[in-house]
Amino acid sequence: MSESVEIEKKWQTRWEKERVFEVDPDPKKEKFFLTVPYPYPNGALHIGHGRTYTVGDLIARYKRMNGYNVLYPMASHITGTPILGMVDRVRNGDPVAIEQYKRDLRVYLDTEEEVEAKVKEFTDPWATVRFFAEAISADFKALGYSIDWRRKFTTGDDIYNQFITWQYQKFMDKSYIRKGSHPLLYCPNCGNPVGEDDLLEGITAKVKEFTGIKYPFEDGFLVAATLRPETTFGITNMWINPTAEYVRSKVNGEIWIVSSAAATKLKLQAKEVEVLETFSGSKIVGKSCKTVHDNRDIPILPADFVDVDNATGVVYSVPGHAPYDYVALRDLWDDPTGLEEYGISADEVRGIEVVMMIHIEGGSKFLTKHMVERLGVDSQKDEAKLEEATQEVYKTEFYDGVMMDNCGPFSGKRVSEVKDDVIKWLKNQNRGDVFYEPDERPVVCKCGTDVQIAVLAGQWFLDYESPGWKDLARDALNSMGIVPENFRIMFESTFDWLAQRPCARKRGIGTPLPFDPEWIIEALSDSTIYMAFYTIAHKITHNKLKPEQLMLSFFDYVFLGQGKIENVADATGVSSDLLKEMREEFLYWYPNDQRHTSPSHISNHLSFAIFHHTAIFPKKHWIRCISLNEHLVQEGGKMSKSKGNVTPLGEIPKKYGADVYRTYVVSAAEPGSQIEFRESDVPAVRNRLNQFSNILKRFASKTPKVYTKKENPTFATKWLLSKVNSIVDSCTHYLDSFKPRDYALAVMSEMIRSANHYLKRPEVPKEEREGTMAYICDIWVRIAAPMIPHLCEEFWSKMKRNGFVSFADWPAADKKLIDKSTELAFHVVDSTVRDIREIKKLLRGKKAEKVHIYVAPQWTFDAMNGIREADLPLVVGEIMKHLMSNPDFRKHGKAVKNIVDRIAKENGLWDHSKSAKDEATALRDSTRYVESEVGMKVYVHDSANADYDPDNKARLALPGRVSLYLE
RNA sequence: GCGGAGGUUGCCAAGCCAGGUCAAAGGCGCAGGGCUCAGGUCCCUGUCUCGUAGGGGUUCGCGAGUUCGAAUCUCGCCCUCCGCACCA
Repeated sequence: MSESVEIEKKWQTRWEKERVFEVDPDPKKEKFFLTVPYPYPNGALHIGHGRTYTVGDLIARYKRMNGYNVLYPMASHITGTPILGMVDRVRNGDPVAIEQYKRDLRVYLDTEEEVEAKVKEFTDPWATVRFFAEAISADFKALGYSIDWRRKFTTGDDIYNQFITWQYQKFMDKSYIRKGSHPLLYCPNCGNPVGEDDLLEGITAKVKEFTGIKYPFEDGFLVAATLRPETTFGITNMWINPTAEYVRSKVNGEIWIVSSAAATKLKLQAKEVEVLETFSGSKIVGKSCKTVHDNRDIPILPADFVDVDNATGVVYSVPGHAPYDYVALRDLWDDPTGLEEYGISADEVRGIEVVMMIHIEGGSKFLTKHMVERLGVDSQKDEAKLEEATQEVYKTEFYDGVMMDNCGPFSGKRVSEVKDDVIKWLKNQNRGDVFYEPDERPVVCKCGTDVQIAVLAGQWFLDYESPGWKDLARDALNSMGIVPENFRIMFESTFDWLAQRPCARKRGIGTPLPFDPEWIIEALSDSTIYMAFYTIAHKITHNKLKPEQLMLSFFDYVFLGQGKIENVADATGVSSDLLKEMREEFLYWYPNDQRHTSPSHISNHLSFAIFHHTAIFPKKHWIRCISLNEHLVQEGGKMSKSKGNVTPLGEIPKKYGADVYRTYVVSAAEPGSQIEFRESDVPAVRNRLNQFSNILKRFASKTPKVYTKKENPTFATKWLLSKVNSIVDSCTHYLDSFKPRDYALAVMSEMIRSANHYLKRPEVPKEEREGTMAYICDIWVRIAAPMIPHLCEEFWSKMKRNGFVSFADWPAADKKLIDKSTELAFHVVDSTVRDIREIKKLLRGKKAEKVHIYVAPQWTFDAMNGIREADLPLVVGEIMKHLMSNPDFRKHGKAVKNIVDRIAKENGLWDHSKSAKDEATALRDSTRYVESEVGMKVYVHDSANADYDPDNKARLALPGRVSLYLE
């Protein structure tokens, strides 16, 4: 272990000292610009974060070995509230926050005193950011990432703010950014919008939109809120909770009657509300109001199930289609006592007729009643069953239902299609409004207050529905690579629903909106085109350009080539030479050839990045390709920093080794699936690396030699040369098509298995073995380098090769050495050993000492090849006819039938080597090997003229399938 | 609800898009053997099931269908996971 840590340190130091990954434009070399989203340095990164960066590094290294000038930069994202939030908590002495930071600090600091001292500094957000940005960069170096660190920055830097200012000014110029209002979760006590990290309970809560329907009542409206406005056509009565508190209030100039709680909420939802009178629900029970669609009088009935804390506390009743309403009405029919006190007679209630307004083709006539009875709902108190019935009814009616004739303009339409139209129709006649509620309860702010929905006026948002923008973005998407390709559809659907997106908040770190500086551009909106900033960030910092020099015209020139260089130089005070240099550097690196991250970013960050690129840059500078891999989680369920059940990224090199972790992460699963990091699997990975090392230690220093036909090498050598070159081909193919896992398996598992097998072959002469193995080591160390760069650098230098393996040429497969027939013949040896073992097992007690192997005659190979070439359909008769038409085969009569029967049974041809000679040579060459494997003496015969065949087995042999006789 | 992904042999995980060579890669676990004073690491072999000759049977969420042939294609059903916006 310690040896590998030493090796890793050694090479990391050399890479850094010789600045090998610090890259500048090189017109002689083709560039490759790869980015992975910058991390958020509000604490130590954990083991899960490493996957994406590791895969990114694998790509960077592979491209580099393919001759590209590769730029792989990194920075820090500090926009938003999380860091400020943590800092506040530390400042307030919150023990949980302090302990969390201390845990992170212990990863990097040796003594408890240092930890204590450092955590005290964390009352300053910048101290926190500086520390963890450094820590993360050290973590990344310790994992061997080939990053150009000169270009680092944070999103809170003045120079970055200037860049974002420019970006948003561009949006403003294009009218992509606008002001409006938007509902969001809000804490009335704190007076702030709340996000996930502000919540004590209900962190998954979202805004749910109800339709408020205004039913005329006295001098105003009873405002009922519903999720199914289309059911207003089935209304029979109104429900009011007689014991709850209601108000009569002036809302935007109209008289509304809603629950007292609802009135408070309406105020938050940007309505002008003046409460005129507060009263108990019983006061209006027994009165009547009017329906919207046919202006009928309907009674207001008492209902205990009405929850005044939900929505408006006024519920309209649709017993035909809502189980709650049906059951409540049924309860009154069964037991009308108590109604008199509201002046309602039993007859009046019994006279209410259920109105059916949704028809389900081929379904129950009265689904609600049916469901209520099927589930055995006893009364309106039976909430669980009512909820289930409601869900079921809603689902069925929504999808299969058709509006009946009594639904005015919507008659005959599908329920699933009319909802929005009904809302419009209601609004048009001033009978509709919106009312927001969280979609779950409780939602509690960290201050202990119940969270409400507020509609804040003056919210800035990016309007992704601005004319033409989506078309541009779709154009970009269509011309862009998405790997794995199956994620493309997620982009498409995101583009479809993307509409207005708030892009600024009132608090947090970040860039103020240039035209409304009270607002800070939020974290997902200031991280969309910053890949461009990497191309010049180091020039800005090294030349100590001041933020105020980075005015709009500066970026216009550098990124867009706009303006006259002299004018820009005059205005900014940046020399023309430097401006030109930066412009050229930008033009050299841009566009971003590949952006690699996780699929969870598709619906936000990645889509925004695509949109924003199309808004700012010409087509040639749009992102070329997006690649994705799923998350890594640590065993034992979800990782959570607060639970402390995670391994910090910084501990990994010490605990497991960088190369081990890299191999694990690349090989555990393909990019599309999530991986679980299991401690118990680590030894297996380490073992594979050890085997790789051991083999290289043995042979890397020998002199490589390729044994060609002339030297008449053994079959095993020919096979290995072919196999290894095939593997090189596969590795290239796998990495080109973004299949890192297959690459990892080929370069580690398959190579090791092949090498081990070869080394087990006793017939290979020592000299031949060493020369061949040395040749293989030279290739192996290079194809393994992107995944395990440290180990490979070490061997590369031991092999006395020039320079770093990180910059060595990726090997090209030597096609001359690839011989599929030899590889197939090898399979025969392999399966023969397997078959002998199986038969041996079946012999039970009986001991066999000799095994006779019969290779099929040449004509059977000819026959198989003939069928293959003729490309016949798989019909016995056809194949038979084809073979029998050839006199060479006809003379074997019955044996031909055997082959054909076999083909029929196997449903086709199978792979085998070209000729009987190949197969026999492979077996004869492998005699000693087979003998040592099965512990029997081996005799290879040609079945055409077998001199020894006591059991008449020879005739059963087929190409690729020898026949055996054990005695 | 909308949108997406997925259910493979004890576990993890390939295969599915381009149907046959798939009882289905690889890893873990387990079993036997080797190595070792012993244990671990390590190496080899095996690991659905039946079988005294390399073969047969039954499997890839469930049920139908297409096809000479389906883990792979179509339809229906059941189940799991993820995103749904102001949150980095």
